[in-house]
Amino acid sequence: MLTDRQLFLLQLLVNDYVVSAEPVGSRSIAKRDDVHFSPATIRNELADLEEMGFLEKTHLSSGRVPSEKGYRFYVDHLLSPVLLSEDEVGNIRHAYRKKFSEKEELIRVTAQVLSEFTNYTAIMLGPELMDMRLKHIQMVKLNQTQGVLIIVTDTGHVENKMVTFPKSIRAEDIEKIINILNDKLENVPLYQLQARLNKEISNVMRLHIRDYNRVMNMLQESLTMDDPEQIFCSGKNNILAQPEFQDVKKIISLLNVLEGKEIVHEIMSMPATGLHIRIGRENKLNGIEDCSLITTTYSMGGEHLGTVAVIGPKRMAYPRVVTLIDTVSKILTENLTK
Amino acid sequence: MLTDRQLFLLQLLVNDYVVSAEPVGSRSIAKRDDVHFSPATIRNELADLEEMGFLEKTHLSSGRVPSEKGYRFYVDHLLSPVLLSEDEVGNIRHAYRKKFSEKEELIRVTAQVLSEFTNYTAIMLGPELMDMRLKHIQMVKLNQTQGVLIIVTDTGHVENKMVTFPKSIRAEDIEKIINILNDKLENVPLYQLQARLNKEISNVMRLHIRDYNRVMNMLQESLTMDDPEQIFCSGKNNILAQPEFQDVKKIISLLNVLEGKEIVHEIMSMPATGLHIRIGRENKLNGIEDCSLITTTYSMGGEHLGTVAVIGPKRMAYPRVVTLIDTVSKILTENLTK
DNA sequence: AATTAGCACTCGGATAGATCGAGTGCTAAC
DNA sequence: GTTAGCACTCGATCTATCCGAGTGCTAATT
Repeated sequence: MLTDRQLFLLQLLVNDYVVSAEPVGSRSIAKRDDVHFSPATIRNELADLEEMGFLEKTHLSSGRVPSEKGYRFYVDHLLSPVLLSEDEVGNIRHAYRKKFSEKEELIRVTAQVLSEFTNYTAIMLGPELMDMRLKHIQMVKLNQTQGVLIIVTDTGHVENKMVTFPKSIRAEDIEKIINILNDKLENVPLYQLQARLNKEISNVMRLHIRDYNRVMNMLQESLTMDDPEQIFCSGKNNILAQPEFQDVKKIISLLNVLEGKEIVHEIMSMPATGLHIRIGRENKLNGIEDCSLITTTYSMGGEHLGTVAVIGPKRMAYPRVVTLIDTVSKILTENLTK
Repeated sequence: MLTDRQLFLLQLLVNDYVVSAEPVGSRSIAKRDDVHFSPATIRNELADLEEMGFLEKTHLSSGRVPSEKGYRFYVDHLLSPVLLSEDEVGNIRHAYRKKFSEKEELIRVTAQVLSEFTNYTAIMLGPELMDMRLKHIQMVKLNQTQGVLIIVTDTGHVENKMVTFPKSIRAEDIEKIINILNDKLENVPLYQLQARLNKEISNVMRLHIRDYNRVMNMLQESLTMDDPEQIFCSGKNNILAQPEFQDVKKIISLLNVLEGKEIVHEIMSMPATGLHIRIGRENKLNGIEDCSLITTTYSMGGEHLGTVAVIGPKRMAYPRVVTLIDTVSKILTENLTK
C-alpha cells in the first residue's frame, strides 16, 4: 500500500542516510536531479511514511531517519544488489593469490578481505569441531613422560593435546594403543570418542596393555574436546570510525560484545542456509541494538562447513555488503572445494 | 641530589597521580596525615622538582604531573614492590587449576590472568617457531589427492599443512618419504628444513621414489615456515577505560597499534633477560608515546621460551604491575617446566 | 634560614543566554 | 494534487560570566 512515489522516496532517503549519517530533510531530497516535485510535496509524503512507521525524526523539527521497520522494508523490497567494479573483483581475487597450506589460514584471510572491503567487522565461524570425524590419531613422544597426541579429522583439521604418560609405559605399548585407537575409532565423530573409548575399547585395551587403568585415565582426559567453535574475527576497529559510535561508552560496550562468546551464539542462531539480515533489535543479543548482522554460509565439497557474518551499524551499506558477503563466501567455498 | 623530603614528595605525588589521574596540587598533598608541612612549603619543593625536570604542569596554574624523567626516577629509585594479598594469589592460582592439554592454552590463559589482574593489556610472545627443532613428521591422507602434513617440534608444538599430492603417488611411497624425512631431519631446526631437504635428502629420495620431481616440489612447499611469531593478546579493551584515552581518535590509533605487528617488534627489542620498563617516548614505536611497556620472560626447563608484556598508560600502577608480571611469569615457567 | 600565612593572579570547566540555520507542519493559493 | 509562504521548533555554536583549584611571590613568623 505504498505508492510508487513513496517507495521511491523511501529508497532515496535510506540511500542518502546511509552515506551521510545525517537526518535527511525534504530540501536535500528535492535538490536531486531525478526528483521533480517540491520540498512541500516531499514533506507531505515523508509525513505519511512516518505515520506508517517507516521513518522517524530525531526531534520535532529534524529531518527523517529510517526506522527499523523502514530498514526492514528497504531490505526486503527495495534492495537492488550492487555490482562490484572489475577493479574490486580483481583486488579480492588478488588477496587469494597465494597458496594456503592451512584451512584456518584461508578462513582467516577471508575474514580480513571481508572486513577490509566492507569497512565493517567480519566474523567467521569455522566448522564445529564436534561434528568432525576422526581420521587418524597419532602419538609423538617428546621425552620420558611427555608426548603430544595428535588428532586429524576428516576435514583435515588437526587437534593436538599434551599428554603425560605413566613412567611404566613402554614404547611398544604406546604403539599398540595408537593402533587400537586408529583401528576402532576411524570415522567416529569427535563427540563420541570418549563414549566409544569406554564401551568398545576398554576391553581390547585390558587384554593388551599393562597398567591399564592409568592409560585409560590418560586417554580419557586427552579425548575431552573443549573448544567448541573456531572463531575468526577481523576489523573490530572498523566500526569505531562510524559516526554513530563516537561515544566512548558505546565503543567499550560494543567492543566487549565483539570479544565475547555471545556474539557467536547470536550468529549461530541465524538460519543455517542462504543469506540473512537482522536489523537492530531483531538481534536478540544486548549490546548490538544499533547494529545489523548479515550472515551466509560456506561449505566444502557440498558439505556445510561454517558461517560468514558481517556486523556493522544499522545504517549499513546493505547492497554493497550483501554483494560482498555473497561473493566472498562463494570464493571461499570454491577454494575449499578445489 | 634530591633531599629526602623531595624524594618523599615525588613518591607521594606519583602515587597520588597514578590513582587519581588528576594533576596533584600542594593542598591535597598537605592534607595527608603523614605530611607535616604547609602547602606553601610543598609548593616551593614542587617548584624545585619541576625545575629539575621531574614534574610538569598542564597549564600555568595547574597542579603537577610527573614528567617522563619523573617516572623514570620513580621507577628506578622509589619503586617499592607491593605484596599481593592472599586472596589475590589464591585467585591467580585458581585460574591455573585446570589441566592444560596444549601449551598454547596455558600461555593464552596467562595473558588473560595478567590483563585481568592488572587491568591493562597483556601481550605474550610464544617461542619463535624457527628456533624449534623437528621431533617428528607425519602425513595423514585424507583422500585421493589431499593430505595433512604434521610437524611436531621438540617443544611439543604442532604445525600442520594441507598438501595436495600427485595422483601417481602410492601409499607406500608416502610412507617411504615420511620415513626418510624422520630419519634424516630429526632435531634439525625448522629454519633449516628446506635447505636440508635440498642437500641431503634429494639424493636418497631420487633413488627410492617415483615421480621424484613432483614430490620434491610438494615437500618444498610444505616445509616453508611462515608465521614467525605466536602472539597472545588479552585485555585490549582495558586501556579504553583509562581516563587518558577518552578521546576516540586516540582510542582508534592505539587499538590499531595493538592489532599491528610493530608492537611485537617493539617488545622483541626489549632486553631478553630480566624485567624491563619502557616509559612513554622511551618506546621507539609511534602510537604508544603515552604508554608504558613492562616486559619479562618465561622459560621451560631452563630454556628461554618467550616474553610476557604488559602495556598500559604511562600513569601506570608500576609497583603492582611489576609484582604481578613477575609472579605470573614465574607461575607460567613453573607450569611449563613441570 | 626555613617555614608559613596572605594575596593577587591564572586558567579550565561549568553555566546561561543569544543567535543561527536546517528542518517541520499548516494554510492558502495555484 | 501541488506548491509557496510563514510561523515555529530545536540542536548546535558562540559568547560572557563565574567559580574553584591551583600557582608564585612577598612579608611575617618561628
